[in-house]
Amino acid sequence: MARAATTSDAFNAIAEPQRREILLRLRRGESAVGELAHELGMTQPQASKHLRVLREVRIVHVRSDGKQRLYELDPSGLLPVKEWLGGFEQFWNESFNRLGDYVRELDQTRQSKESDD
Amino acid sequence: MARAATTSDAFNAIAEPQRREILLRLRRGESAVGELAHELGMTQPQASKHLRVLREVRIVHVRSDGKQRLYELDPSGLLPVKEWLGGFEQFWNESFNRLGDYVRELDQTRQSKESDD
DNA sequence: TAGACAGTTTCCTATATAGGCATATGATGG
DNA sequence: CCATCATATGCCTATATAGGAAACTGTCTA
Repeated sequence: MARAATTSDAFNAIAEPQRREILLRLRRGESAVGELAHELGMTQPQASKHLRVLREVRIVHVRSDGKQRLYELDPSGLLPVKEWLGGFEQFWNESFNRLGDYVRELDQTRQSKESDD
Repeated sequence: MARAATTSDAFNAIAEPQRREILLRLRRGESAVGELAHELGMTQPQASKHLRVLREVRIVHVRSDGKQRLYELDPSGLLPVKEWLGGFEQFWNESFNRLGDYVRELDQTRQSKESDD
């Protein structure tokens, strides 16, 4: 039907580049919406909407401070992504890759055809 | 306007749960489309379409083998995600969190106002 | 050459965006 | 209470899905 909601999980939330920018910025400490918008060159409503998404999936959380709303990173919201990705860790391991190359070589010696996209 | 294309980068590609399932399955070795579809309980065209997306962002690659098309994981396609996520590694470290609290305390003692660049 | 497999692509549709802009809500200080 | 600053939300639109079904391409074999 359509893509899953951006708020359905962290994966969808961080698919948007600007939201990733926001998170990178927040690594350096909490920030008010306007400050964030200014620093990242987006309009205030844009920042506000992106922050709403990040809030709903719990990657950030807010705190009211007078007129301002200070957003802070909540890294635990990214754990599902970290964990899913962790399953591929072995593949990025040099020695594992060498082993993999070797196995693939053997396979190709054994096979005759090859094509790809 | 609309969300970025699913094929625009790895982040968007892996936002879809079924595509993540496919990748998890491919960690255990290459697989033909039909086999994949059957194992993951999706229709064959569905699998085919998801694989196309993964192929376009280079997280998998194909090899023709007779009537079949064998899809294999290409973990390097996930590196951008791994790297982005790596920036948050420190936050998941318990001792860092305690250290961070301390540093933040110091900062607040030292600062009166906050501005930037 | 025709079938039978294995995969891919094409339509079609409902849906949820992201962006721009206007407006509403909220808190603060007269 | 009013004006103002800081955010949030509502409305509108173009766009790109994901899913289902059908049709198309490609490969092997009798």
